[in-house]
Amino acid sequence: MPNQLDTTDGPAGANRFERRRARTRQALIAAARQILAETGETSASIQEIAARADVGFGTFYNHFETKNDLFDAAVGDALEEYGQLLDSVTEGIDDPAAVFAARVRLTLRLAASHPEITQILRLRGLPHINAATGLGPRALRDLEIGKASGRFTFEDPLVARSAVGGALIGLLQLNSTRDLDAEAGEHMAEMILRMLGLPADEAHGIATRPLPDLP
Amino acid sequence: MPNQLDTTDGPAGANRFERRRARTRQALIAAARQILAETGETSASIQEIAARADVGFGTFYNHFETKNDLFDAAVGDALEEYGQLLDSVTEGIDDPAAVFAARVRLTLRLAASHPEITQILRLRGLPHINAATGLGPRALRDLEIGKASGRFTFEDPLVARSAVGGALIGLLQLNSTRDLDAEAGEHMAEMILRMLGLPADEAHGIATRPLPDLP
DNA sequence: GTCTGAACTGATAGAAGCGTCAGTCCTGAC
DNA sequence: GTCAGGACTGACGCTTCTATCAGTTCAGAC
Repeated sequence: MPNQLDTTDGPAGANRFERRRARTRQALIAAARQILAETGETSASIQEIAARADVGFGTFYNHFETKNDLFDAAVGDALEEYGQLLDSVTEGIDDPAAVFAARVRLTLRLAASHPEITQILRLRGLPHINAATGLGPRALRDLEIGKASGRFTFEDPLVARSAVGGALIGLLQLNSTRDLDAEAGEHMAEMILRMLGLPADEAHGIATRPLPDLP
Repeated sequence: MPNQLDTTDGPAGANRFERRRARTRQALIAAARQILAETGETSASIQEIAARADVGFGTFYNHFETKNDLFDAAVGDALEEYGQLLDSVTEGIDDPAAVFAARVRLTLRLAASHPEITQILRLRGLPHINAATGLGPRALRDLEIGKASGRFTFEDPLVARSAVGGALIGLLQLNSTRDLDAEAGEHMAEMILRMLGLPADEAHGIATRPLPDLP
């Protein structure tokens, strides 16, 4: 009788055991995300993390082997949410150049509406730009599309991706140290479009288009 | 008699007491730089750091209050060395666009010749781009010169600086995960020049010029 | 209602790091 | 040669964290 105990009575599949387990795991991840965003460090004790997740200390070891495992999962969780958020807002845009411009500007707006995700992106995002999961594939896909359509001009898509991603995170870094004026996102988007090969006037036009709202 | 004990008999000023003290401090910083470059972490114990610096455990507290103080000093030390290195190699170049291109390409070469500095720049450089000491002022100065001479076109020099710096560190991040071909530095330099407002053909020409050698 | 097994819990023992401090070494003054 | 003061040293007491594990709670089967 090990299997087939799904008397699924909830929306998110699986039985109540599994849902409780998933909830506990998510509570630990949420606590780790908070701590990461607040302190930028992973030095909090497991006791403290468990307490913040409102979970017993020993429970931690039911879900993760080490503290690093948890923080890795937390970063992945936050960046996946970030990627899906941007995807959903920009899915109606066809022009790859406009997609990039919108993503840059929206990321800067995210700093106000989703400070936790923004902090994690700023502090831990860089190594994930080139990763095979999460943000990496999305950015690469959009660059390839733009190049294939002749809109972008660059030699190596991997180099282009690290340049775009690094520039974006650099802007977040700047934004965390001083208040940027409202047009900073547009300026950055314009520079990134120029970097990808668009003529200056065209880059300016696209970077200043009206922007869809975040949910 | 607290002062005036300089019977300076060495090259680097000060008396032997002070030179010994400086040597010990530098040994601690060098150990911290090594550890940072090797592990990317600051979690090594003070015992371990002192052992690697070949000084007694208690000596640590003669020079630094906390482990973080030491690592901060170590990062500053490495990035200052990086800045001076690039300055010395590019000091003969007049065109600010050529200076930027050379710095980008040299930074990538530094990954082979100075792996320790490169690692620290990659792992800890981002927050220093906007700092008031070290790398920050140099980059800002060069951007302002380029803009004043009409060679660069951008709205906000701070935004431009974070974009350039972030892109460069993004490239280092990429370089740490896979072997880049020899032209990657040129491609990145070309993109950065375009980002700063140079026409595409001109950017290409400058980014492929012969490069001065590192010492 | 009773039983089964999985998840949760927190007390505890063992390990490890930190900061101190009393003592030693070294440099320069006289 | 002797002395003073600063730098260096590492053993020690204290604190903190970790990982385990025996017991408890809870959901679902019958």
